[in-house]
Amino acid sequence: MKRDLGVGIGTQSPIAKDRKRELVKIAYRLIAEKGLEGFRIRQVAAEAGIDNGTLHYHFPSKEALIQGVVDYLVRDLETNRAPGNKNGRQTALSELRREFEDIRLRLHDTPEQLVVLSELAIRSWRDPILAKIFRKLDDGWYAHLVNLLERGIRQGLFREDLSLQPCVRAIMVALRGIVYQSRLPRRELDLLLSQLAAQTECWILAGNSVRRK
Amino acid sequence: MKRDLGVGIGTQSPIAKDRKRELVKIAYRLIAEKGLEGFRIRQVAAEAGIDNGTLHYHFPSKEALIQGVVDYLVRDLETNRAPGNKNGRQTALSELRREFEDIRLRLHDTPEQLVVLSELAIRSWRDPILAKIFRKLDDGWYAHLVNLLERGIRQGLFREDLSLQPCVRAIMVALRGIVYQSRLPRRELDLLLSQLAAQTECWILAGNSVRRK
Amino acid sequence: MKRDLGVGIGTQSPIAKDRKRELVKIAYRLIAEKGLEGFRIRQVAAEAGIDNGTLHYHFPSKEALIQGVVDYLVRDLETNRAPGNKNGRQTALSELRREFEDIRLRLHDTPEQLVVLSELAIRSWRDPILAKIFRKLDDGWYAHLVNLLERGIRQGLFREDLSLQPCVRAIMVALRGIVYQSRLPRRELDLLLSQLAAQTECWILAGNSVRRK
Amino acid sequence: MKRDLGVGIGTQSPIAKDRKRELVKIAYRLIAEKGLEGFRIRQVAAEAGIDNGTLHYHFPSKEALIQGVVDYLVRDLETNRAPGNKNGRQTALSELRREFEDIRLRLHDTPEQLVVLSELAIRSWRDPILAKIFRKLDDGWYAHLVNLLERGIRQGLFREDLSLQPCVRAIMVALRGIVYQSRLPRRELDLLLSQLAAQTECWILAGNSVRRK
DNA sequence: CATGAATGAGAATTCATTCAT
DNA sequence: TATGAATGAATTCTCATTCAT
Repeated sequence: MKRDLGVGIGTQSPIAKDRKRELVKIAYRLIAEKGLEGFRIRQVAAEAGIDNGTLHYHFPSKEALIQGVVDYLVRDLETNRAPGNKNGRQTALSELRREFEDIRLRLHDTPEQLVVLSELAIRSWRDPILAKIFRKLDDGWYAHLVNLLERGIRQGLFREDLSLQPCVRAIMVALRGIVYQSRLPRRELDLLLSQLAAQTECWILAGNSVRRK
Repeated sequence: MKRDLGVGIGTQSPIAKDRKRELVKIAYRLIAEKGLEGFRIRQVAAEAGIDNGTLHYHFPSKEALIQGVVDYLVRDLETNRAPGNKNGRQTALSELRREFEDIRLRLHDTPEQLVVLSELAIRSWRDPILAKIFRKLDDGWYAHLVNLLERGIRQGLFREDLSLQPCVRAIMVALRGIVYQSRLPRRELDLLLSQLAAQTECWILAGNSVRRK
Repeated sequence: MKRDLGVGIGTQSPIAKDRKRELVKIAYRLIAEKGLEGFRIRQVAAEAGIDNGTLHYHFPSKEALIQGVVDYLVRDLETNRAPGNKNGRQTALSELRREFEDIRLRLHDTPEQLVVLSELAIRSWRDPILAKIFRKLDDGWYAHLVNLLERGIRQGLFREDLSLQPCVRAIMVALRGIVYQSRLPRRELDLLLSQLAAQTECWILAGNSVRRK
Repeated sequence: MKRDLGVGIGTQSPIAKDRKRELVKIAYRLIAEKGLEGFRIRQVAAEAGIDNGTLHYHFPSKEALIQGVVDYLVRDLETNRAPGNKNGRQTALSELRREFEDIRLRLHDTPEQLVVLSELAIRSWRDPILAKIFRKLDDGWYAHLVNLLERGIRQGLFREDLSLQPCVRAIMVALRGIVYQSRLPRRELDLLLSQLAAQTECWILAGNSVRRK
């Protein structure tokens, strides 16, 4: 029914797109503040200075708005995993360290992101669509880390006999455990992260042979 | 479901106590099923076969009922940490293994417990009272693990130069990371757990010296 | 879940039943006044002097309330067709006359009933559940008239060669046509009704033979 | 659907007129489908492939659009009553038969027309403007039938002692009753119509004398 | 202890309408 | 003419809570 005049790049005017982005950002913040329990679209509209009904013009339902938040979050999480990351050639080791550093930065700078992530992660246990999205996200992270380790091995940095799958899973578990850690003082948190990073490196770096019991 | 007409003694009759426990259990299950977002006291009342007004006799408010669930959960988590655990003397190592095994069993047998735990953990970021409870819980766990490692060192099982604090934090992070792992197939999960356990042991067992980079 | 103590006749307390009946009556009147288009449950609540939410306690949804109105209407229409009608032995002819008189009275005394009937009849074109109810109602009326004519024939009052089916249909059509007649002045309406009644009798009474062209 | 760029002359360009007609047709169909209750102008706009704001350019309000539908319907009903109906001289009898046949065709071919008619007829009980229109429509029909019967009498086809007013009213009642009949199977409907037509003719044809009781 | 009826604030959503471009 | 964005009042419905019995 909507006629596309073949000119526009997308189907939405830039004005509407900006509005939508703005609303998503507010929703994002409010979910972080109040949780999905306690998240009210009226408040989103109020903070955007628009009418309650106008919000429904852009997002037909509350769920649609939440989905917008999901998309926003996913996009953000994925961009950070972009190859090379615009800072030229990196060793696998420095990239691995960046993984830990990345979590640290997020915890410092955008803790609300991780709060929203947690909220949605829990929701994904009940919401199949969200579950699928999170699975994909996880798989992407997994593949990224496997690739990273493989490169490290090829570069001669990491142990040749490293079994990739369990190692990657362990790294993911560690980082996830950090995220869901109940708030620690910053000092302790940084210390913990560096320890975990060190421990991980100690596990995978070439030259270390770990004796299994 | 049927109430017997026994006469209560004390400030709260045993009947009322049973009713409360029953309601808490139902609430517990419903929070696991629907999340705090989606948790409705009317449904608790309905499933208990009582009137919604009657529920308010036992728990004056929704928050009070949730608090009941929190207490129930905390009690359950703490009892499992009871020293010796009624099965006599154990080595620190076997106790450490039990920590991992415990998580495994919970994930298999009572995953809803961990769901509720997650729900409440997120809530604790916003709810100071809950935050305090969780901090206490965490501190208890922390103290328990520190004690465990100290015993292990005293028993000559664990490395003498083990720095307790980071090590305990790392174990907690690992176990927490497991819990918040998005559902994995059982096989993979078990494998992951055993790998993490092995890795941990390899870190702390006497006779292993880990070279730091 | 609701426990029935085996004592009550129904499952509802008389208070609730009265309230429901009261609400249905108000809804009935308002549908007659404003049509289904324009019918608002808030107004029902307001006119009953109760809160908007209280209405939802008795009728979980707008549709449930409308269904209540349907039941009320159907019951009313059916009771008037009760056999014998408490005024002793009647000839089939007098009963037939009563059919016309009944419509006349309804048009005079409770025109809103016919308005609501019309509203719902139109709705039944789109609503299968309502359609079923109306079909049943129609079938009941049809059976009643067939029975009436048969008795008349047995009593020797009506023509023996009367073909029942088309005759009954014709009577129904006439009465229905009257109901849906756009408002006529009372005099004209009464005249029309008596003419139709006379015409009908002339058709079916014994001793009249109608020549078909 | 595609609008051509022709230039309009007069107060309203033919393009705009076409657009209006198109919108009315869609509105007409949607009222038949969903009823006035359930009729939404946004849906009209959507089905016309235009914006909801644009619709307001053509019809300043919802009521205006409905009025457009009324006009459309009235015009259609009236054209069918045009004298002679372009097929030359007809006897009054054949014209009378055509009245019944007309209803039959409408019920078969354009039942939605009768649905809309019903919707609006009910509305006319509450809407004075609509009431006036329907009264005029009815009066037109009435006059038409009176004229028809008079011609029949003059032609010697119909009984001389026919009292026009009640007879015409009866015919109208019958036809209206047919329209509001809850859907019957086609066979039964056709049978019913022919029986009613026969019965009517039997009443009014010269040579039949009906004995009043 | 228990109930059913009532409450009322507030939730999401709908929809005709307006207006600048 | 046409559009898209915005409006705001109104609507149904939800739900924790209260209270007389």
